[in-house]
Amino acid sequence: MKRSKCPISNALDFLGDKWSLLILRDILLYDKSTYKDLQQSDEKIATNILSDRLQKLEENGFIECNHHPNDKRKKLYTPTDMGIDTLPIIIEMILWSKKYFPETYTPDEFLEELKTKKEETVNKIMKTKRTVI
Amino acid sequence: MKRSKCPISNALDFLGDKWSLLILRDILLYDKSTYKDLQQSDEKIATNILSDRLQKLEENGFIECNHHPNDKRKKLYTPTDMGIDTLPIIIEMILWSKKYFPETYTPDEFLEELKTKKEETVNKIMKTKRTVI
DNA sequence: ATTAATTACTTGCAAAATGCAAGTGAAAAT
DNA sequence: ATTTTCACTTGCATTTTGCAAGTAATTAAT
Repeated sequence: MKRSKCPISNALDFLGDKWSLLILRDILLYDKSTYKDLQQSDEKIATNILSDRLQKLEENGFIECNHHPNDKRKKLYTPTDMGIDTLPIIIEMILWSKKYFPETYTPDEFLEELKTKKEETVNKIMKTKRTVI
Repeated sequence: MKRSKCPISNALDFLGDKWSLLILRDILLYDKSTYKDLQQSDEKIATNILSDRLQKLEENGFIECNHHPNDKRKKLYTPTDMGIDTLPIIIEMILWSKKYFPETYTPDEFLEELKTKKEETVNKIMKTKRTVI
């Protein structure tokens, strides 16, 4: 349930935890799409938490889940438009962290691109994620 | 402790919960500065949680705490530059929420300003918050 | 064809975080 | 002098998180 009519609290009701945006990061920036890939990020998410968050992200409309065409064991998690549109939030977190915690890592050329032409860079990434029919 | 070198996980280590960014919202967008004011937001934060988050925001360098000049009972919470620079994250949350949950509320003219000239609007707000000596 | 490995989970349990209600001590207002 | 306000703290129940182990279905290897 929504805590208030505030759009910020609304966003936090969905994304205000330590894992949901990291899963979206992996899907949006690292093109991960399977459970196994998502499990292997540096932050070492526990399998039950990953399972729980994938379910919530799906039921809240951030991602979709489909069968893998070549392997019946696998599922493919793909972002919806709503999920793709969380990228600007993620990007601002990168810029904030790099400013105050320069020891955190993101490729130099990506950071430079973000600093000099944020809008264009973010839009370019989002465009490649939108469903191509 | 940091979960990884990733700037996104770093930001979430500090801000990845349901309350920290709401407190910063109140400080940055609604000019709240006392415990009581912060307690009175629509989301009804519990007093122990507010106390805990204020302490963490302070010890992590997002806000500073000073004595109220006219009332010894009161404390004044003010944002640091690092705290002020979380505004772009907050603003992107507003834009995301308003796009997918238009029933959430933010003043029309503010949203319009953000949509047409985001950078300028955000910079203007941040500027007014920086310590004026 | 049989066995081993892989994938996407689930389960059980301990530890930590959250939420609620009530209480506290210092300062200010009446 | 008493009441009210302010900024918390405390105790306790509930919820969430984290860890380790286990499972069913499918695929790969021998």
